[in-house]
Amino acid sequence: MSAAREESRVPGREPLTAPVEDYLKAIYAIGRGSGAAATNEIAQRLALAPASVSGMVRRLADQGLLAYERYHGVKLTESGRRAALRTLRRHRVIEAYLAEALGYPWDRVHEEAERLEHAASDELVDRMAATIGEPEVDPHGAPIPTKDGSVDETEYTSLADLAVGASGVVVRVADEDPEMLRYLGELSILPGKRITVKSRAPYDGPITLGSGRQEMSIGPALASHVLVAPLADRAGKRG
Amino acid sequence: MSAAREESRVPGREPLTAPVEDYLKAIYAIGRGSGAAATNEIAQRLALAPASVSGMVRRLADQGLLAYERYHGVKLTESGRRAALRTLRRHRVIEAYLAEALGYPWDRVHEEAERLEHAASDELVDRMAATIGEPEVDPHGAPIPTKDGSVDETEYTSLADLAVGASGVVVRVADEDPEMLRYLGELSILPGKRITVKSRAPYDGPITLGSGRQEMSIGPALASHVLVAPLADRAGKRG
DNA sequence: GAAATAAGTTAGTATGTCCTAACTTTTCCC
DNA sequence: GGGAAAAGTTAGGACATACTAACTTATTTC
Ligand SMILES: [Mn+2]
Ligand SMILES: [Mn+2]
Ligand SMILES: [Mn+2]
Ligand SMILES: [Mn+2]
Repeated sequence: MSAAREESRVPGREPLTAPVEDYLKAIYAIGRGSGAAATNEIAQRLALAPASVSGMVRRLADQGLLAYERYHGVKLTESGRRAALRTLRRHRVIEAYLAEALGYPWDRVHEEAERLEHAASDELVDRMAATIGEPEVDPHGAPIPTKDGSVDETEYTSLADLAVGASGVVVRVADEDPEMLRYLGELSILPGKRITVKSRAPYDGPITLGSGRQEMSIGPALASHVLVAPLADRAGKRG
Repeated sequence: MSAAREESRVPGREPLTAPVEDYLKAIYAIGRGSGAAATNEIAQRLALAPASVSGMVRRLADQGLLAYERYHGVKLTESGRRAALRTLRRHRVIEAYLAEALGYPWDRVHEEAERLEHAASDELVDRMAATIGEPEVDPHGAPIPTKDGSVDETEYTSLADLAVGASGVVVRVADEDPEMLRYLGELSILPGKRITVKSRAPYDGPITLGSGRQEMSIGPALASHVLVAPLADRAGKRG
């Protein structure tokens, strides 16, 4: 009864399910660039029990989407990476479209895109992208992978790692926590904004920032979710 | 282990799954107005085995979404009807939006909407509707249910039932078969078009139509998928 | 109204995804 | 390097959805 089905399982042309796409995205995000993703880390990102991840990860490895060595985490294969980037492109184009064309506030696009990314066809995503002028980043500043599967993987410094006295332009903020996004919006810490670190209190204390004539103070947890492109300035980076 | 889950199953506030929403839509479409939907008919519409329908239908009845009498078909309950109309609204708003805002051709909106209807939030659907000016019909002329769950349930005559000599305005065409839609488009048999039945060959033969100075001939199978609002004219209806 | 046919159901199975509990392997630390 | 802690896996089960095969009920036809 499963012979025919087995046969049709050529290499990998069946559409992936929503959970599978989410696993691949999570694994990509964790091991961005190269590193292996740990079971527990995947579980935490997806809010699943580690045991569930063990099971799924084995199936994904069987399908050739990732390389799995028991007890030692997983890495995307080329095919898995392609699938992850395809979903990531969908997600980010959708976010950009919702914000641009439908007036969605930036703190609510993520949740919507998290579901739509699995239902939208390539054609829809391409039309969305075309309609809003082929954006290169989503509303949170994350780069949108191209159709052929390339992305800008530049690693930026977080505001928590910028030295006192240094300046940077905000390029990207974490996009999953709506409340955080609303707060950043209030502070107008938005992609494109130029910010200078004025001071940093010891023992993970508040970081004082200047932006234009505005001054404000945020905690390191928040600062670590704001990525900046450092500007050549009077100071360097701190470890 | 399942006590907590059982408990939270109050009456009906958990989101419905995609298959469930599709069942409800199918049952609504079959028994529109009142009639009961037969197992086989549901199975055929959803391209499932009848046995699968028997199983699902029992579960939906347990959830209070439909009234089921073994061997005698099902009817939507009030709660089931509400859910069906909610999905139908989503489907049609999405179709309208895709056509209007993204330039989708009318033969491809249905398939896309069939998936998106399960992933889009109410907010998204409402924003789409607002953006294109709260349309009352989808690209195929089907009425869009309102947010509070009312729809125009007028039953129209099909072109196959219009008497020779009678005229009507096309109000709606069947939306599932892309090839048929493309053909109707070529003939420009579109919602809003005024059409007169010129002649009808016996034994289910071709029906000759006139529209403006154009004349054309279609089979009864196709004609039955075109609904018209008859115009008071020189002829009535044929049985 | 009984046989034939159609319609519908049940039984048993499969697949995908998830869970908890119990176990195993790896890593950390003295 | 050996034991504790952390990380990860397996075992066993639940649930939703689908299927085929075999059976039952309803409808049609003579
Ligand atoms: Mn998702
Ligand atoms: Mn984003
Ligand atoms: Mn659907
Ligand atoms: Mn339609």
